[in-house]
Amino acid sequence: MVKITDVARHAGVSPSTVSYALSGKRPISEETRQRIEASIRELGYRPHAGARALASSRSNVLALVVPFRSGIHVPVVMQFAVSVVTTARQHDHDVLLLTQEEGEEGLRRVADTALVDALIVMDVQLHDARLPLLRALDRPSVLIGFPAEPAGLTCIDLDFAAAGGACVTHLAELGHRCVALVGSPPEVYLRRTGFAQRVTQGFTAAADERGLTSTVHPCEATPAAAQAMAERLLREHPELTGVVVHNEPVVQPLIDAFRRLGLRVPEDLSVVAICPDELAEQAPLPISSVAVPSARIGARAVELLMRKLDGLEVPEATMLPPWLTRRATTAPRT
Amino acid sequence: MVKITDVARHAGVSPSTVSYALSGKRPISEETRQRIEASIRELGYRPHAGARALASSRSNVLALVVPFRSGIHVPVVMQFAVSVVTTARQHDHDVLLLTQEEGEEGLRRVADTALVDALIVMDVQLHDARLPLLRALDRPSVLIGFPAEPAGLTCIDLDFAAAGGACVTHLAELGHRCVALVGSPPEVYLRRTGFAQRVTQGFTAAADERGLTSTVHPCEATPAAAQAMAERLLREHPELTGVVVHNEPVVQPLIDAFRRLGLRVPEDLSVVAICPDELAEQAPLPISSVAVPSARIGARAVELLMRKLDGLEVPEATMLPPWLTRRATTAPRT
DNA sequence: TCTCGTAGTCGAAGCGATTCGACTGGATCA
DNA sequence: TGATCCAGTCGAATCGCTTCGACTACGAGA
Repeated sequence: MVKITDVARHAGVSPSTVSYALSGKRPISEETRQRIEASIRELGYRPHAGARALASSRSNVLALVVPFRSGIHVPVVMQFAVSVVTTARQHDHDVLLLTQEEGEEGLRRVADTALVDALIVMDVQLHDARLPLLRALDRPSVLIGFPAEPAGLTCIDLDFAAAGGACVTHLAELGHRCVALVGSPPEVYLRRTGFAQRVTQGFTAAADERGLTSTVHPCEATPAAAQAMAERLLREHPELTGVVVHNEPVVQPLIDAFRRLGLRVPEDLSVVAICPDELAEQAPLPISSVAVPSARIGARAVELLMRKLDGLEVPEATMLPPWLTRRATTAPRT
Repeated sequence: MVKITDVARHAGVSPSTVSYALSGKRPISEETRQRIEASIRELGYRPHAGARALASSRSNVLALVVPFRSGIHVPVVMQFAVSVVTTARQHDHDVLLLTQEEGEEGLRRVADTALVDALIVMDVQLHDARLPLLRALDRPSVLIGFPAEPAGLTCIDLDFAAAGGACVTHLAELGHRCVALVGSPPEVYLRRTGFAQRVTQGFTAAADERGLTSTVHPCEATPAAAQAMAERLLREHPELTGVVVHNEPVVQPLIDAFRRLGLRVPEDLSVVAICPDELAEQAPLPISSVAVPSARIGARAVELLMRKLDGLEVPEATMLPPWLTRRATTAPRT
């Protein structure tokens, strides 16, 4: 293994000079820097991560805690993870993958052993057991999703309330008067996950404000449940002409089910989803939707963390505004 | 931060004794060990990961390189990643997440900086550009998937050829005489990814051996492509009564398409998939399938790596035998 | 002319663990 | 009874890098 002293000798300088040339923490003459860089290239030098971490008390590694349980759309998680890794690399950091299962002990472990400099936690519950720990930890963290009491934490997410509202507004502007929200599976509500409730709030508030009739229905993430839901909606709400779906796996099955029941989409029934753009675009009939911008959230989360690591102030709450794209599943009420 | 010298002082022993008590590399009297453990608990000591890595030249971190591009079923990747993390934790290791994008440079970086002790590489191509590097690296690795020339590497995967064969055998035993394989998207074949070709080989060989008529059709991973494929198959192969599908997103759409074309499944047409069990089980009509056991492969990959890290010999090739579960989409030919 | 600040560099002291060799005091064996 | 071995412990060296304080030389300001 080639080490910093080898480089130093080869370049005719001291090890500390090499270190400073690399980090830029002290001025080094252009000429010396050139010589050092040449030596590094020639010898193929790579600083030892452990040694660096020990000496600088910075590991340049971020922890990413991913959820893995029912009611969570896997591709969204994956896309998020990839964007975190990509963005972290742009800031010269790596990403350690932790599962939700490891729980608080896992967080404490990677923080206390100085294995990571900072943490990103996904799928935060309204009353998440990890919150006190995250507040107490000596390492910065960013949460994806908003707990009930976000004070003292840094949180980021799509503004789900506004997203729910945007869907209603879109339908209302198309003339619809009776709308329904098909939401996440019941267990997601039971876990009291923030985003599910926020969508509901935004949806209901917007509907009330505009004087629309509205109902809310949690729904299992299976085609069978979608079919049942479609039948029930038509039976219980004959007036229904607009549906908002916030449950990725069910979007397409639900549309299919309505069709099977004799309704034309969008002529008889308009459907708006809250889902990733790819899903909406790739559907047989492209779906009008509010994007769930996982990649952007991931990138932003990393940037917030970097700023915190640099000792800068960051906003406690970052809500990304919803962006609705009208595609082929919504039309004026006839 | 509490360090090993603090523990040593508190327990009335030397730092090295604490270290040996922790690692078990030298005998420590029961009584002393107790005392040390008590001190550790009381002080809340956690060994510093960087210091440990520096002194022992072991980081206890594995690299996991995940693919993220078209034609790859995301939930499979995710499930795999989670099982790798879980198994690694059982062996006291953590997992660093890398994306395919980082390429060879990324692998070299984490290996040369001693950030990781070993690597797991997914989605290996037949002539993967990373193979020479992996062979040359001073760190052990395990590949998921088989390249054309696996000598000198450790590879593991489902035995896809046998899986393709098992599907044909199953159909043949039910009396089917004309079968088709609906495979991965064309780009997967173009990339010359091993598993796609192996399924084809196993499928064709088994069909030939049993004297069945067989055809092979790559297929885009969209419902529209599934519909077109179903139409084409019926048009070109009126005799067709058995279909093998190796393309997760298309399984259900294809079955739906056949139904729309007036065929009953399984009465008129039997369908077997090669896909994760969850997908097969959760379908409206549970699908007969050969499981893609991502979780088991992930766990096994980690175990192989651990053995290599311990300096033990491991087999160069590990092929998990296919396991076919008959569910509701296959029936005897009528 | 004398200070003073600054660019550029060096040497040495850590950072917090692991590990190797050496030491001690019984128990074992001939 | 002396030689030998082993369990149990300690001290010191080491891992490879960062960083702090010091030093030199030089130009600017007074």
